[in-house]
Amino acid sequence: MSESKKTELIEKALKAYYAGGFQAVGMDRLARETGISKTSMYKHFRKKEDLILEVLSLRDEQFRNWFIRRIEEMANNPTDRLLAIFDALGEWFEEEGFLSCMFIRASCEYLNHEDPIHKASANHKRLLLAYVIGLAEQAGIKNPGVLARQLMLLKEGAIVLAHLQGPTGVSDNAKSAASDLIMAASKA
Amino acid sequence: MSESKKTELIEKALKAYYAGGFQAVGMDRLARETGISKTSMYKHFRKKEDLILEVLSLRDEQFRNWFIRRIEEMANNPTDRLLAIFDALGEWFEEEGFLSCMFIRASCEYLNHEDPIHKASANHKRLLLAYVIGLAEQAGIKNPGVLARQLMLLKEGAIVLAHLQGPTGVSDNAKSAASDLIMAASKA
DNA sequence: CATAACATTTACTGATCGGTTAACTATTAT
DNA sequence: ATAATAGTTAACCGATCAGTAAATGTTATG
Repeated sequence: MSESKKTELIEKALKAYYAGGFQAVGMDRLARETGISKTSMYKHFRKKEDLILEVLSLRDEQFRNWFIRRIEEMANNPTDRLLAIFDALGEWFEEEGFLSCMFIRASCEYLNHEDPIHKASANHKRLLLAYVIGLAEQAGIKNPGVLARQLMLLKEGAIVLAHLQGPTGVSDNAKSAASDLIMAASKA
Repeated sequence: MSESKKTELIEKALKAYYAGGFQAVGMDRLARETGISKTSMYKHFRKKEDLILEVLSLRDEQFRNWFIRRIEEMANNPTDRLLAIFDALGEWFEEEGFLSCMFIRASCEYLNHEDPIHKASANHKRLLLAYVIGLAEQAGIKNPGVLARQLMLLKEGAIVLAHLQGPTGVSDNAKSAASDLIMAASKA
C-alpha cells in the first residue's frame, strides 16, 4: 500500500470513527467501508489502538489548524481573538454532523488516565490551552494562565452542551460569559 | 428475583458501567460480577439498553440528591450556593475512582440525538439546569436563565477537564470564573 | 406425596470482535 | 524463462457480543 493510500485510510477511519464511535466501528466494517482489506491495514498498524492514535493525531492537526486560522481570520487583536474563540465554536456546532469533540469522546471511551488514547486526548487539550494562554499574554492580561483556563472551561462546556442539547444559543452564552471573564481579568 | 435483588443488580451495574464503560462491560461480565445469571437479568430487562436506562435513572437520582444536598449544606443563601456548586464539584473530582460524568460519557458512547440513552443524558442536564436557574432567581439575578446556563458551561467544562487533566485546580478555576460571572450578572 | 407453577441456571444461538495464517497475484531480479 | 520478493486477499482463529431455549431446581397447592 502506498503512503497516500495509508493517508486515505486514516482519513476514512477518522470519518467513520467520528460518525460512529471508536469501539462501535470495528475493523471489519472499516475494511468494508474503505475497500482496503484488513490484512493490508494491519501491515501499517499493529493494533486498532495504533490506528486510533494516528487518527487522533490527524484530527488534532486538522482541528487546531482550522480553529486557529478561523479565529485569526475573524479578529485582528488578541482580545477580540479571545472572544472569536466562541464564534468559531458556534460555526463548528452548526456544522451538519457535529457530534461533540473527538478527544472528549475518546477520553470517554478510553477512560483510564494511563491509556495512550486518553493521554493523546489530554495532549490535544494542552496544545489548545497553550494557544489561548498565548493570546491572553498578547492581550496583556495579568494572569493569562488563569483566564485561559477559565475560557477553556467555557469551551469544553459549550462542546458538551451543544452535543447534548443542540447548538442553539450555546456559543452565544459562552461568548457572553467569556466577555465578562475577560473584563474581570483586565481589571485585575 | 425479588425487587431488592433487582435494585441490587442495578446498583452493581452502575458501578461496573461507571468504572468500565457501557459498551465495554458486557452482559456476561455483568452476570459474572453480580452473581446473577443472564437469564434472570433478562427477566427484568428486555435489552441491555433498558438496563442502562434504569442505571442512568438511578444515577440521576443519586447524583442530583448528593449534589444539591451538598450545596445546601455548604452555603445558606442563594448567591453563596451558586458558588458552592463548584466546591461540591471539587469534592467530587477528588473522589477516588472519579471518571467524569456518567451522562456525558453516555452521550459520547450513544451519539445519536434520538437514542433514548442520549435523551436521558440530556434530561439529567436539564434537571440540573432547572435547579441552578432556581438558585439564580432566588439570588435576584436579572437574567437567571443566562447566568445559570453560563455556570453550567463552567460545570461541564470542569468535569471534562478534571477527567482529562486531573482534578488539581480545576474546580477552583471554575469557581473564580463563576464568581466573576455572578458579579457581572448582579450588576446587569 | 404428586403435581402444577414459578424461578434460576446451564448451554446454546448467530453475529461480530480484534487479529492472524496461508494462499494467491503481481512485480522485480537474475 | 524462472525464481525470489512484495503486496493483497479470502478465509480463518478463539473470544466475546447481546439475547434465548431447554433443562433444572424450588416452592406452593392439591
